[in-house]
Amino acid sequence: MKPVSKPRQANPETSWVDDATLRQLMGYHMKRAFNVIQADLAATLKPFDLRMLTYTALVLIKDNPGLRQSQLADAMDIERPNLVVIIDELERRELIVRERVSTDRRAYALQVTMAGRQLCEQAETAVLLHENRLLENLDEETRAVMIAGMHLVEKNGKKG
Amino acid sequence: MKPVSKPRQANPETSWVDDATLRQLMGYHMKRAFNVIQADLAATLKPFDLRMLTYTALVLIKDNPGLRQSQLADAMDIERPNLVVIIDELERRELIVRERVSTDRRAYALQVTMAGRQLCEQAETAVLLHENRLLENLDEETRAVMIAGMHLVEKNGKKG
DNA sequence: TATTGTTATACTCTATAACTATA
DNA sequence: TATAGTTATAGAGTATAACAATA
Repeated sequence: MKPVSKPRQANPETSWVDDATLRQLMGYHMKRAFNVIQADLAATLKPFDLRMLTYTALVLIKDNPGLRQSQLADAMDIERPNLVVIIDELERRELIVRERVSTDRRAYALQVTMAGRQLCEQAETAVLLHENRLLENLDEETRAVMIAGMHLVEKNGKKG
Repeated sequence: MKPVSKPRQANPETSWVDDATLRQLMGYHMKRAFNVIQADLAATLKPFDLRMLTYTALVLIKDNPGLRQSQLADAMDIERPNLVVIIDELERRELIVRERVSTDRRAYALQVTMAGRQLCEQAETAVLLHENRLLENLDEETRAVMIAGMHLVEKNGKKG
């Protein structure tokens, strides 16, 4: 919890908010950190007219040519209906294309276009700078511990 | 990235999605872990008819009698307008009361009611169980490293 | 019958501008 | 003029049910 200044007329000794109950909770800290990351990433991606979700989808399509929408939704951990508008937007901007799969005409194979690849690579560079700035004083081992911990949390949550 | 099974007709050797580009990003892992925590906490709080935000507000009011709405919004890292509906809901359910401050008639001093305190304490017990379950195989040191790291991220994001 | 992508819908969270009443 | 709380509003993320086309 960040110390919060009380109104000027209040006692200076009590110029903070007691969050002892919440401070124990990983989710409390993670929410605050994630909000910061989310806001900073949004600002980073704004020049490319991308958001976290459209960026994530674009990267995964670029790195996995021919990916199906259902696979992508699964990988991004979102529901299929929510992916549709994301894919719509990327296709409308001609950053990706939907190609019908001849062997399964229900599915689409997703591919980046040349423009999509270029934009994606430019955005990737900006995102790495954003990441390095936010993690500036975290050494590699700390980052690794955090990531491993988050994987465990994810696993614990999904087995229950 | 969780391995994702490709369509049954696909090559089993390629039954996963390559996320090498995203795997480097703390925000990517944090989003996934936080989504799990958020969903699990929502389920935990559902019997009490609370959400993460209403629970957080209730706890902070209980632990800080007389708190002002502006202080609470600041502590919760949300905008004042967004707090209003949260306070409205808690007040309508008679879990808290708004009391006018005699020395500053613009402000409200927030207080929990008896019912609010009882519900809050019951919810706290459930939340601790939820937390222990999600962090089951994370030792104390790992938790501390993660929390310290998230604080640094929060600080880095807010100084820029 | 089951699956892929889709539409429609609803709820939540977040963010900003502008208002009121007090200070 | 500044601040506390409020209203209105808009954008974004998430979740579910139900549908058409295809397997």
